[in-house]
Amino acid sequence: MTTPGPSLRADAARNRELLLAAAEEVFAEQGPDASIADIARRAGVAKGTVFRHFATKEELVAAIVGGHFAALIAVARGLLDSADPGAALREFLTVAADGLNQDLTALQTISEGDSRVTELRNQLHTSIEVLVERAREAGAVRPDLTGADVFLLICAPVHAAGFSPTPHPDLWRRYLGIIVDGLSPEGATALPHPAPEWP
Amino acid sequence: MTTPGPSLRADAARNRELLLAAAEEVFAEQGPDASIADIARRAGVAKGTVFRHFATKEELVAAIVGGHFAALIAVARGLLDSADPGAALREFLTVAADGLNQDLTALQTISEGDSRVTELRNQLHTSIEVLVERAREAGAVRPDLTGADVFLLICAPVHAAGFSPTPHPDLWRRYLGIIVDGLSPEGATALPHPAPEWP
Amino acid sequence: MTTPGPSLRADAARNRELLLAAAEEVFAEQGPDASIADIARRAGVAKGTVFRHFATKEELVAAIVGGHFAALIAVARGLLDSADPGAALREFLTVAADGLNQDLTALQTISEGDSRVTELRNQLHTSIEVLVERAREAGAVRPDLTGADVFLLICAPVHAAGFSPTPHPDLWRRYLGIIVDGLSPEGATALPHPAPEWP
Amino acid sequence: MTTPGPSLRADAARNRELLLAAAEEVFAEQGPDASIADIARRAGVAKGTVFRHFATKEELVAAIVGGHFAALIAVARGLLDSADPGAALREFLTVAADGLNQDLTALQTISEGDSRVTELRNQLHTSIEVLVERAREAGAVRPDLTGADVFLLICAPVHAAGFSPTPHPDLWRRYLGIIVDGLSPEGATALPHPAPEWP
DNA sequence: TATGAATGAGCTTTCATTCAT
DNA sequence: CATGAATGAAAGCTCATTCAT
Repeated sequence: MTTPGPSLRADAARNRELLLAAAEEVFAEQGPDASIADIARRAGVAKGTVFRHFATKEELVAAIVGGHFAALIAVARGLLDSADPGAALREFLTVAADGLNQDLTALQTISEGDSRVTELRNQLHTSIEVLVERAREAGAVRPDLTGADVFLLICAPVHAAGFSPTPHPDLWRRYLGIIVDGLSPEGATALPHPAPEWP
Repeated sequence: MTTPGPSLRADAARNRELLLAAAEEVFAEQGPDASIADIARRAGVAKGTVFRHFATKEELVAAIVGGHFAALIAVARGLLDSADPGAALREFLTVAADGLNQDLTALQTISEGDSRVTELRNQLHTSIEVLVERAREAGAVRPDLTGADVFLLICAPVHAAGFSPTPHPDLWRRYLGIIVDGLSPEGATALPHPAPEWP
Repeated sequence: MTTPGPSLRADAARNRELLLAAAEEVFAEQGPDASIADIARRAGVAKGTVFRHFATKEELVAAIVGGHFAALIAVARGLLDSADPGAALREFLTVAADGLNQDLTALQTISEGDSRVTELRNQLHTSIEVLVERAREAGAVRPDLTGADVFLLICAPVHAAGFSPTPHPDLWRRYLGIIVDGLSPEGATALPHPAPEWP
Repeated sequence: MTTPGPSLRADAARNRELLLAAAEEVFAEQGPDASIADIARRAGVAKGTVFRHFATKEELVAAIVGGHFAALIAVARGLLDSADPGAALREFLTVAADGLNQDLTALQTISEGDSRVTELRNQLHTSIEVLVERAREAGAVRPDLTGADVFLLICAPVHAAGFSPTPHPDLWRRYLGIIVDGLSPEGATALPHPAPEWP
């Protein structure tokens, strides 16, 4: 009563974080069909507790995807004033892939209907667009590159590395290197398809 | 048993193809969790018939993935004697992506344990390795590129295009273009991670 | 092939009847919240079999309620040409209550949204209306009685008897007797509320 | 414990009443499966508080049913000395139905095992028995009518009215009118089943 | 004492798989 | 051989109840 105790709330908040972390791990290991039971077990809580924090499985997935998007937005914004726009874009793609696990793509599909996720996705796209614009103006990337392209390519390195029969946690850096080279204006060939429009 | 005529066999073979085609379609539309019931319905047969041809769902998935691998092996082998090894590699990646639907990656994960799929995967890797070697020797691709790299990058364009909020069936060509540019020796930067070893 | 085998269908049809009977029993004993598992156990089938026959619990309930309504419609129609319209109405109420178990009322609420049940309910109401009209014209019932009244009173005797601390399967006949006396034109007092309109 | 002041007790008592009122409302709206969470929300307290006042859901239901029984006992006793025993019985049934919402019957089933409810039910039965006896002696009701009959018929009007597809809060008065006419000695036919014995 | 987070048993429903016909 | 009815092991989710704060 006297002290507006954050203690209970703190416990709940801690469980929420535990759950998000556990869910991310389990989804990464088992794919988007991992069961809530497994996630609860990993987090060390009961099944019911998952649903106290996330009313549906979809909501849990949306929280994960939204969290990633929010983090990426912060990264992109932090790089807006960089002196070297080309390096900034490369840094963005590196940091983005570094915080990813392979599933984000599949999870994204699940949370497609979530309006909060859509909103964040659009914000992220906008932030990336600015980053790309700067790099384009500086001649650091191919002139036909758009923000949508970069958005769609974020997961590609992690995804490609994920198929390796001999997995290595940093292998994605190799494929990011190849893609980044492909973004360079030097030796860029005409692309056979226009960039996607953003809705 | 009594009448081992070829007619029955022909029927069975036709059903098998019907089922594979139906499964590919349904998996493409609904993802790897599409139900056997849906696949049977699409193929116009009863659920039991699916299991007569493929003892488990995993076996059905393995047949699909194996089919893709076999097709890609044929493509790669057909391009071995090409006069322009660089063009041959690009052609391979284009034909490969063209025959793909986004799910192959997810399906591949499911059929990871299947020995026949593993065998085909290794054969495909070997064929690609030759293709890459030729292109490397011709100076058509970056010198640090391996067959494993190309194998892992096959699905990347389709995968990236699949995230587009405004999907277009040929958008993958754009991202294949970027990746192909990234494979070029011109302006290639050192890659921060070694290529994966093949087991 | 040659004989359009009703054998398999016969088995399924038998299971359907077994399930309806079991459901009726279990609902009567435990109320409308009886679990599908209990119903399946009573019918001697697996849980999944219930859902093969009735896609949802609501559909199962609707089948039960609809079955009762259909039976009552048949009874009402069979009594339309009776020489003694007053006796016909009494007979209808008796036969109706005889085929009832206490739950119909609660089950009816569950299946309120089912269009087939609504259709049957309306047909039943119409049939009863005719029955009541004849009886009214013959001076066998109070002149202010409507078909809707009789419809709403069908379950009353069974419901009242169901509260008895010393239950007897035929006790409802006592309360049907009282209600039937209340429907008589002799000594009927003015009713304080108009009959409900049928939608 | 330390301060056994009346303030806390008053608060607790008020919460108890709030909860009973909220529960009655919610049960009336949603049926006997309404959740404790809904009831707590309606009462404006936390879920835990419900269980502080009523150890189980069954106990809460028993309190509601018991409350109704107690109120009816008071009504019956208040009518014992009426100059017109027939009018008194009619008045009892009217007041009883007026204080009812449709659920009492379902709730009663739930609280069947509660000894306090059983005790009150028996007291109510006794009070009604006296009321009926007086009316019978005065020739105001059919000679075969018992207190048990009247007890069992209390809910019938509300129950019948509850099925109406076009609900009206006073429709029960119509069916109480019909039943009251059925209790009249005038034109009473022999009942086909004896009255239930009270245990 | 009130709170509401946590629990876990239980519910409806789905689906790969089996098997009688 | 094909069929599709039956199976039963999960899955997602709800809710009465407990208990730390």
